[in-house]
Amino acid sequence: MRLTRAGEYAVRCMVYLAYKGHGVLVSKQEIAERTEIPSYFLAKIVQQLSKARLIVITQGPKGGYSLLKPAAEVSLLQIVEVMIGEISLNECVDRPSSCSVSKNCSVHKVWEKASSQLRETLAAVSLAQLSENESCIPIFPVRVSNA
Amino acid sequence: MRLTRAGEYAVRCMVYLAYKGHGVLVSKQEIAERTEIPSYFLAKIVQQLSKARLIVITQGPKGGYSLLKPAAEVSLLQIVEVMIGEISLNECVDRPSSCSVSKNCSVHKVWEKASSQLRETLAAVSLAQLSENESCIPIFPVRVSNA
DNA sequence: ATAAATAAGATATTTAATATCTTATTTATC
DNA sequence: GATAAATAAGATATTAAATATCTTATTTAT
Ligand code: SF4
Ligand code: SF4
Repeated sequence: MRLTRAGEYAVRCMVYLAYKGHGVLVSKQEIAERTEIPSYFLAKIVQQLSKARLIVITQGPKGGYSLLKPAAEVSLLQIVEVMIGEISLNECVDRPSSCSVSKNCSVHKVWEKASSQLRETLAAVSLAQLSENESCIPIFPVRVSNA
Repeated sequence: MRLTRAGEYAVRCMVYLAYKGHGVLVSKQEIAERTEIPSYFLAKIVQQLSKARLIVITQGPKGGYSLLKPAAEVSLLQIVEVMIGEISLNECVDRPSSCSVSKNCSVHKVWEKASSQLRETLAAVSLAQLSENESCIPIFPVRVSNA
């Protein structure tokens, strides 16, 4: 009952892009280093973010990634659900047919309520909010080179 | 970001015991059949519930399981957390040291809030509530024998 | 003493998540 | 147009967790 690494990484990547500014092109290498995401894994993640129309990918030299929409219009929920699908805290919430008693189950109702409550909480947070306070964004210290 | 089967089964088992009544001894077979839990898996689950002092196990012929505490004093959260540990929706919530920026991370705060909100929601539901309405408890129809 | 029940530990099996590799494509620059 | 620098996309390992099952031991009513 925990966010996957892929979900966590997607959020970091988006917050970093928002921090760099709307429409600003940032290279994969820079993102991978500053947010501590394995470079190859980041490549997989941005493909999904791109398909979901949250970012734009530019190929070729000087290529990289940038936000497609203003950060105020993207919620934390959207980012997370691109990576892990619609949040449901029990299988019967998104697939009621998976359990034959779901129509009359008191526990089912609790998981439904808890799931929507969680989704609302995440939907209420925008990417803009997450990146507006310079001192409080998930960007990692630059590594000192060993050279 | 979803409850495990073990967690789901533990809840079913506890609700069934509450439905049968406080202190009433119920056999493993009966529970496994009526709540559709694989019998061997149920054995593993009750061991944990017993260690957590939520149920009492009686060995020998006529053995089985029964609630240790009144159903009103057991919350859904307790049952779930016996099986999956304390709920935290991101690794950095229960292990802040796992991420070097957790002290100043806006995203971290959201996951902390969401996690405690979820825990509160589940803590507010008692086993008694879940089993009080006869028509609305997760007990599966008896299977018709093929004999 | 017997047999019916669960206990406890070990072992498969399955699934999902994570990470990496390889080949292909795009595009700025010369 | 050729080259090289970047990402795209699909394939493949690797790892870890969850799920399920098996085996042997223990308990206890009869
Ligand atoms: S018993 Fe209730 S809570 Fe459990 S899976 Fe079925 S509908 Fe969902
Ligand atoms: S970047 Fe923030 S949200 Fe992500 S793991 Fe670190 S502290 Fe948690």
